[in-house]
Amino acid sequence: MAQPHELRERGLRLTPQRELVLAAVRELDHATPEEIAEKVRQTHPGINLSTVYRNLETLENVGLVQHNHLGHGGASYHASEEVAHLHLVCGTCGSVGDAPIEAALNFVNSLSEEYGFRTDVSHFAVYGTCAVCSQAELS
Amino acid sequence: MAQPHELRERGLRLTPQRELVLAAVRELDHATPEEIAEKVRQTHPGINLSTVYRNLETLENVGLVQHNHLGHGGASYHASEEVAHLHLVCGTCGSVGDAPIEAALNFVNSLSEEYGFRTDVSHFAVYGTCAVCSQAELS
DNA sequence: AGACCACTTGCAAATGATTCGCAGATCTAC
DNA sequence: GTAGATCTGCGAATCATTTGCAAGTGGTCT
Ligand SMILES: [Mn+2]
Ligand SMILES: [Mn+2]
Ligand SMILES: [Zn+2]
Ligand SMILES: [Zn+2]
Repeated sequence: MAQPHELRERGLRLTPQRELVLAAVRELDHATPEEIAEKVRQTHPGINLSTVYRNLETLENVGLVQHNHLGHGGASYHASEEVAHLHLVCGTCGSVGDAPIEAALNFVNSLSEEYGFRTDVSHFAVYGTCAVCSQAELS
Repeated sequence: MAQPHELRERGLRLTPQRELVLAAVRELDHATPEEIAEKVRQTHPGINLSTVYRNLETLENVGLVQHNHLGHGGASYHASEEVAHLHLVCGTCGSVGDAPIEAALNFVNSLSEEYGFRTDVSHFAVYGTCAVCSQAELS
């Protein structure tokens, strides 16, 4: 009768913490575990950071969220339903620009054809130097 | 008169530790700081891990070595003179395959043209699923 | 060769991020 | 409602990397 909750129908228990973490990931867009915890605590101060970590892992296991790497370490999380896009990270100024995944389509296809490798282009950022910093380099 | 040592000519002091770290990076090919320390200690047991970290940073600052990211965290180091290549990391089995940077040439060029972004394709690994694991998925 | 001093090193402690152990709380299925 | 599996908070552990500091060393200038 009752429509199954999206967490329950994936075999997960429905706890307030879990729902809050998922909601925070959806609102924030590629946020770190720390940022997600902070967001959740704005309305529910008691939630422990390790609970956030554990739930991120759980949610990732059932495919509701995914992580990627935008900087030199750590991971950021985003909702799976979010439209995938490339992250252009500038090693000089640290800016993070977006680009459509289509920009990598040929690249992905050629890796697939030549190596049988199925690429997830948005798991790691695309690293380099942004237009602004490239300009500035011509000092 | 004396031919300047490669470290000295970059304004660095020539210490045994520094030379050893550089030599280890050259021999190992994308190794972690820990692996580099281990290598160095095979012949010089006294060398401290923090000395390795500090020298890797120093060597990177003068352009003799570079780091990249092959896994979900941490960094690996390689010598700058090494031929750049792509790393195809499989998220399923963890294998790391190589591919020539040329495979990314069109991709890099299009990011340059459309966004003015100069891409360093080998800083982050290319993440995805290798041919073997892709096969296996058709269970 | 000797002296000076800035740069390096080893060591121990600090840090920051993530994980773990466990006892008590809470979900769900019955 | 009860029972058992799962989850949470909390503190401690772990792991990677960084830092402070006192002692050691390399390069330069007599
Ligand atoms: Mn990096
Ligand atoms: Mn990852
Ligand atoms: Zn920039
Ligand atoms: Zn694989």
